Amino acid sequence: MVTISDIASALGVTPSTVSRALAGSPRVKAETRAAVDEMARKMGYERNIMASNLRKGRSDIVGVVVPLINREFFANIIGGAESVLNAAGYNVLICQTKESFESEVKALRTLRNYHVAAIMISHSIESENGDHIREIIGERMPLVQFDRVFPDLPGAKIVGENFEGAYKATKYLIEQGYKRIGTLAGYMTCLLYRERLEGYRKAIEDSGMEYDESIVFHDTIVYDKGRESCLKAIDAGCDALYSAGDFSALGAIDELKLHGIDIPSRFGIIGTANESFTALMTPSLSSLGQHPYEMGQAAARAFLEGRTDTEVIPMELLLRQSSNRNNDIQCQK
Amino acid sequence: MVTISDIASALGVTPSTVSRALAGSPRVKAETRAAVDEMARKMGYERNIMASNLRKGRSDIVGVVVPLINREFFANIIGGAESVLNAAGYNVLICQTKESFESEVKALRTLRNYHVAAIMISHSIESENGDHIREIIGERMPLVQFDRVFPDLPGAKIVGENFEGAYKATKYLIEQGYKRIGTLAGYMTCLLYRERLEGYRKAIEDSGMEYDESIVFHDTIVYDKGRESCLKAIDAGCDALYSAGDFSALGAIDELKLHGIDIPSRFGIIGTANESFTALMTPSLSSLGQHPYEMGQAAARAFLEGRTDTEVIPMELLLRQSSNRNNDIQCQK
DNA sequence: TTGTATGCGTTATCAC
DNA sequence: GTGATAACGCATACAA
Repeated sequence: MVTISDIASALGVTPSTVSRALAGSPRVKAETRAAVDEMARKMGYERNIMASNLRKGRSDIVGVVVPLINREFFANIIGGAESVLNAAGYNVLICQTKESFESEVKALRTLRNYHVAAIMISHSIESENGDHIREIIGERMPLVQFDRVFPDLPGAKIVGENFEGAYKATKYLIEQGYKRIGTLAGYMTCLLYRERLEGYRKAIEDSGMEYDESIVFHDTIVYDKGRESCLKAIDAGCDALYSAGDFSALGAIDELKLHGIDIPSRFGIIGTANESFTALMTPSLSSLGQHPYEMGQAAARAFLEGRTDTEVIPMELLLRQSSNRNNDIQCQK
Repeated sequence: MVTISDIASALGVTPSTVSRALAGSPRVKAETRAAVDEMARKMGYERNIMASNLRKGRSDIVGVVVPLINREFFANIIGGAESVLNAAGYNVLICQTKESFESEVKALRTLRNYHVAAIMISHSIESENGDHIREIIGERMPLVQFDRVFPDLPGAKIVGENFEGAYKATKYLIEQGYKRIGTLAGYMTCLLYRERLEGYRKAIEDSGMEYDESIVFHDTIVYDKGRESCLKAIDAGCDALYSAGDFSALGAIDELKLHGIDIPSRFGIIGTANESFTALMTPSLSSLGQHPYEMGQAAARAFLEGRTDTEVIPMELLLRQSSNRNNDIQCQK
């Protein structure tokens, strides 16, 4: 374990000089810096990050808190954030809350205790507001929220174009001639699901159709709930669904298959998030793409640049078989 | 920012006592400990992990290094490891190498500099041996390898039952009556792919068929390579493939569809890893299941228990449509 | 441009 | 059972 003192004594200078040299301070002679760098390399020196962080009162870790890590959407967000943060000299500490409020509090406490450089978070379903976040991380630690955000919290936010996206998707189903379009609306504790529901509603109303709460299904973003709600939708006479998530749409499709209802001729469906399985299944599932990698990059940049605004990442309607009743559009992968 | 000194002065004792009390030392009066605990809670004290780690010379972080985070397989391994490690008071720092040797070296250096409690790693494709791992982390830091392992490195290893799995899969294709079975064998730099190839080979030879290197395709575990190799396999007269990965099998299936070759009546295929898309596609893809969550748990436990043995996690042949020529087995999800 | 002195918050080793 | 003291390795304010 070689320290700056070792280098210093080997070179006949003081640890301060070595510290400055290694930090690239301009207040050190080029010649000295060269000698220090060389000696450090020769002796195999590596900075003790814990000591450095303790002294500086902050760390080079950025904490990323997500509900689930084994969702492509979140995995790709992390990948995007990591690419930008690593390039800037930061390391990423990932915590998954598994949608539990308690886990989220625990994760935030841990990150706070590390004095991480910033916290990037997409809150769990169980979190109904951001009080715990504000309370735990205080005022000084940068906060970036992405995807699932609490608008009243300070700091940067990276969000999807939820209202517009849901509007586009619903509108498309209407244009394809579906007559009674329900929605798997998701958790109303999350702003983004409320926004998607509003987009759906606007599209319905703009088309002169009636907004009917009996075919708006909540808490339905997982597979099983998708099946259940789809059954109810069938009973309610629906012939199409906009789903605020892909997994619930998947469940719905399986339920429709079970009932021998053909997709898309008798029933249309569009999901959200563009998980890669949507392109592989039969029928392939149309979906609102979210660009998670870019969201992750944007979140990281917002932190690095000290921004505190809200950035909106476009959502893209990817048309595949499940919504394409008239076969008038080339299906895409 | 409340410290042990703050608690100490509030209570009229010394920081030493507070430290001991909070650490649950038996050398402190129960009464004192209770007072300390209460005051700590009341003042909102949280241990400064960086200071603690610096003093103790180690950290409560376990570093997990994987090739890719947005692969369900690895995401689930991380999930499994995290569940066990969090329960034991550790935090997980995740690094992805994106299959790059250079990134792997960088990640290992970072983790070493944090003096992490242990490193768990599945090496990148570009890493041909474990010299860099041994060199960077030294002798004292616990090392657990999983899935892709270098057998000559010390420490625990958690591996799949690769030989037996590939044997079972290939055997099954033979029993289904396929006559010329090739393999998408993967990267020979990885032991696990070599083992799978050996399992394939044994199954072929045990059945009195000839092992034919011209239908053994290497470097084929990604989608595009799967397509390419499948084309060659078709030209070589194959009527079945065992693929050492699911993504290459997916590519192969798309290539077969393109050529109008029916699966499974004219061509059989089995993948490996049981990525969830395999159950969703049409035809659904039979696959060798890997139990990644359990692998992650096993890796974490190996570290916690200080074991250094090799643990083999069973692989399970999940039969779906793609291999089921005779329709004699109920397809499973 | 470099050296001196100090402290980040905690824990471990002594004493008492 | 508790207190005093030192040290973990580094970074900075200040002095020179």
